[in-house]
Amino acid sequence: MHTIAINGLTGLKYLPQCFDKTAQEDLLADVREVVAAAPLFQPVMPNTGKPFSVRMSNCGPLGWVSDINSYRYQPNHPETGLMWPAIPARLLELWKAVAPDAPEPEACLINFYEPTARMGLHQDRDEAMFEAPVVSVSLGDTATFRVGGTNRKDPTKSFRLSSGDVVVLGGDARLAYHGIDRILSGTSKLLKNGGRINLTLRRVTAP
DNA sequence: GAGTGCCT
DNA sequence: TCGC
Repeated sequence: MHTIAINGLTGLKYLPQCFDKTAQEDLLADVREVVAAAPLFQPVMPNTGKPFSVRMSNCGPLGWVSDINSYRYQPNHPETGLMWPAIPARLLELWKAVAPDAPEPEACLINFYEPTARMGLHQDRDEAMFEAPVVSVSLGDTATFRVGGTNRKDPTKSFRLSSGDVVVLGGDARLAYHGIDRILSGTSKLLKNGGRINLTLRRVTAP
């Protein structure tokens, strides 16, 4: 586990190849099961209705959604109305390993990136408590990840996240701006049709 | 009031 | 929460 040195942050952790090939395949099977029950949907931006380039789903008691009205967490899928499936056990184990002092995660956002998908620089700040970290797992094609500081104008650095890598935004880095500049298509064979899956675990409410 | 989009 |  490395601390990523940027803007003096000490809580930005990078765990390269936290999941080996077999574990990545197991995780992928978990994700497929979740998405079978809670299909990927195309979120849109509040107010403008502009679509995101990623498609999303969730598992856990709460899921992050965005529609014409707002960004928010809710217990059910926006299209099927069903509750989100449970967070797979191996993701809960990851959380216990990297965030032993934090309460259980309530949300696992699944972002699916086509090769052309992007995610602009943003903060994860729709949660009601920031004491718990945000834990992110990459699967599939390598992505160029950009991370800055707590202020939008802070300098940023970019580095690559490949399949099986884990990033933790905790402590002073919990509200660090971050985003995905681009997907490096064809860099992984994990997903038959290419693309990248990002799993983001979060605690949403105070325990 | 828009917003993790914006432009290559 | 804030470049718009």
